[in-house]
Amino acid sequence: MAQAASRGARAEKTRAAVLEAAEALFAERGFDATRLEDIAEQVGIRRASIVYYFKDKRELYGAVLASVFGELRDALAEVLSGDAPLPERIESAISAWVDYVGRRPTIARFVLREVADASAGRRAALLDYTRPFVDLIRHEIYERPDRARERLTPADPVHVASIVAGATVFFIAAMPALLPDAGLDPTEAGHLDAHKQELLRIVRRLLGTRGPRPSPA
Amino acid sequence: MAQAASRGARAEKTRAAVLEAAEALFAERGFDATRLEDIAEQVGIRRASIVYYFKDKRELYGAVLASVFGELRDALAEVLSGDAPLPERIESAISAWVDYVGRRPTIARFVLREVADASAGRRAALLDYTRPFVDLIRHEIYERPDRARERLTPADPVHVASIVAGATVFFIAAMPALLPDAGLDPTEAGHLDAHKQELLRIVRRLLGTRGPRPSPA
DNA sequence: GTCTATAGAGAGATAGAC
DNA sequence: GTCTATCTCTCTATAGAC
Repeated sequence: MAQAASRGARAEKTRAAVLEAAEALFAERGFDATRLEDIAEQVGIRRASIVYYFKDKRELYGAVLASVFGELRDALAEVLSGDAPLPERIESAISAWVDYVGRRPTIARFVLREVADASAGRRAALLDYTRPFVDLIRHEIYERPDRARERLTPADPVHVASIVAGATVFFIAAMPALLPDAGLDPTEAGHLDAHKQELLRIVRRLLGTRGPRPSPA
Repeated sequence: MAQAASRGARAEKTRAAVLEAAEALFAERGFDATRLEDIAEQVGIRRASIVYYFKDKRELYGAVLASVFGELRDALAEVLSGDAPLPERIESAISAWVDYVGRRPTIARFVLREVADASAGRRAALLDYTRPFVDLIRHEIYERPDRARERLTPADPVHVASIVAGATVFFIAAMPALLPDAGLDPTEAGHLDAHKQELLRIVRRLLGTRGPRPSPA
């Protein structure tokens, strides 16, 4: 906790190794199905040693989420806070998002799991990380009421978010499992870029910023 | 198991109630976090009584999946096996898919959970249900090589599946949780139809069947 | 820092009464 | 068919030695 700063190099290394192993295993199996035993084994230490760095299993899981989603939030915040016109910033954010998932694909499974677990009672941990992005899309609409009235409905940011997030995590996590014979690696640069371009085309049309308009009726 | 046919009305009713409660709880909390105790309580029986109908927890979970995904597969098989041209059948299938999710939204969470759990080792339970649909899209490409060469790449069915499946389950399961202040009910007819129309537009362009073409670079 | 040893809390499975 | 009672296993958390 408050110890991290004054720690020696060995401790830092162990701590990072625990975090890394936990990320891989929590992503693969989920919180309940992951045993601290497995994490410890992968690091090469004993289960009880984990608590020296993380108070309990839940805290370890929280630290993993903070790492995975925190880095994403930072990446998005950077492109979203620029001076460019909003549509451009949104496109940059989508591009950054796809790049990030390709670079750190465990996030796809965490998103799937967190969304599945999010319900009326339980507050979604993702909220802290997704809100800035959703807010910006919403802002785009309020700032340009002409566009809004023209084709956008209040539900549209929801569609944008669903498509961008849902399609991407599916592309990364589901396709290899559902097409086992294809030997597909969605994190490969070519596939990832095709996916990104497809998203951008869709979003341009949805936000009415560029590209062809759909024919009425 | 082989008992179901010769069972009395009371047993059938209890069995169905167990299945229904299990569907709701497994969807909401996942396999591990759901206790047989909770399922029994919701039905109004004791935990031990569940095993009279389902050998163990895993079998109960399997029965739930079979119910949820089996009914979907039947609905899709019906529209996919018709005499209409393939593009039309694909559109009908997408329409049927969205309708189904709106009618039985628990499937969205099961898809999220099963995809998250699907990995190299563990064979995805969804495979049995998704394959016919994926195969058909693939068929569409092989049958019309002109179209394929024109704009489609071999990865395209993957994009179609990612967008159709991913965006839909996100729209249903994630949006209410990520936009708690919006009070959004994605299963409401208007929102669901907007989502469906959006998917159809996207897929038409992806398959090159109808709608506007994207302007080349 | 990391270990061994153990306590303690679930939760699923099983046996058998009614 | 449904219940009570209990067994057993798994896994987390804790105590304390090195």
